[in-house]
Amino acid sequence: MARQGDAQLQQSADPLRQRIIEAADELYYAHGFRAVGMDALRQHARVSLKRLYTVFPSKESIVLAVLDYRHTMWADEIAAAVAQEGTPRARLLAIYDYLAGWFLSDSFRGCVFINAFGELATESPAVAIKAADHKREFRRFMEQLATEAGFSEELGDQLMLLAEGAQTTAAITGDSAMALKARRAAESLLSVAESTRAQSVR
Amino acid sequence: MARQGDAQLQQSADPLRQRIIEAADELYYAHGFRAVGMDALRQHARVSLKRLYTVFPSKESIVLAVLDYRHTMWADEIAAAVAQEGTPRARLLAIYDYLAGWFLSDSFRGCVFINAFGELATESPAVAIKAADHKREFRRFMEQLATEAGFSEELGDQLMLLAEGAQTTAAITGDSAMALKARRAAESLLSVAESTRAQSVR
DNA sequence: AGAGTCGGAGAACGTTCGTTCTCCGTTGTC
DNA sequence: GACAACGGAGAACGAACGTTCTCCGACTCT
Repeated sequence: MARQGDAQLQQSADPLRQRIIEAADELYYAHGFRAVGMDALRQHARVSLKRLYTVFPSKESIVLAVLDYRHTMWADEIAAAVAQEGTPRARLLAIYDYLAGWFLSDSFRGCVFINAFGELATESPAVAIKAADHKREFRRFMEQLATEAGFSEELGDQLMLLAEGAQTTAAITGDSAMALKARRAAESLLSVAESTRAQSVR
Repeated sequence: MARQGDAQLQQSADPLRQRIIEAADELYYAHGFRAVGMDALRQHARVSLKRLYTVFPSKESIVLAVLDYRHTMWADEIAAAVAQEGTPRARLLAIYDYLAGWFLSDSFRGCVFINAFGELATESPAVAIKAADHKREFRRFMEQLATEAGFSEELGDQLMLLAEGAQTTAAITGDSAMALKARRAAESLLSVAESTRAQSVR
């Protein structure tokens, strides 16, 4: 019927669900997960508690939805950053320029998956899994970028480690220049990889 | 008495305080800070709540004491790891072998300062400051190691980023091989630094 | 117009938190 | 042996948590 059809339409796009996720993302990322209660979330998302619990069955499900949201946002944005670079070298270094922009944003407070892992992983296995999946996929992404450019998977791992280190260090010390330092380190690793590749090709 | 003498030998200053700190360290590190209540800490440290509050005025003060404890432990251990290496190159790489051993321990769950920052920094400025101080001191340590070996401070920063990235990645994915990957990346950066140093010297 | 559904505001519930307090047995001292 | 001081176990406190429920006004559909 019409009502059922409306409900299905609403669910597929579901602006309410999205509004809750984005509000939760802001609050959880800014203050930590346990520090933000359902009432603060209700207020920030401008939703009644009743509606909130019709969309999500529990706080943990909201946390997991926020992690999903951040994961796809991150994946899309770094893919876009890489896509607009032409040379293999520039594509491998694009991540550090993306990080540089991120570090400068006011709300930057490190990687939400690292924060969630530290705070919730022991008590919520689902959070631990999502964090591990996210990091594994990023690692896989860098490895593919490396092999597509004719380098070893290992180089991708190394560039991933630099990006991870830059995120935590920039967050805690507030020094956004860490992105540039990681980039220069990556350039050095690339030059080493290029010379060994030249040797092995010959 | 003999018992008192033993206690003093074991712990020069305040064995009760030390016992509380170590119990808190174990629980907070394993489960997160907010997840561990004072009652769980009381139980694990085998101290009554009353005595606990005579030693520390609040939970936050215990958290800060734990961070101090971890900081000096970390500083002492990496200094010892570096000290037993002879060549400048080995001294710069010693950190990654230290990390490899740490990653293999059952209780390893990443850097407690990163975890504390993510969970508590917004609500407790003192925690944010301690985390930043810790990371700054580690950075300074690596920079000094680099300059003592005749390299640039920048190289120390780069090696620091690799160590930080290895910590978080190993914690979340459970892959302790990250220490070795970071080490090999560091070796590449060292070889680049050695060649440019040779150029500049000449 | 009237019956029935929906959702908003927020009270209520049971639990847990950090912190304080009460009771009471054990000490050391004169 | 009397007594003050200490400390252990855990009750008590107010606040805040996640979650559910109550009330009630505003809609929809015939």
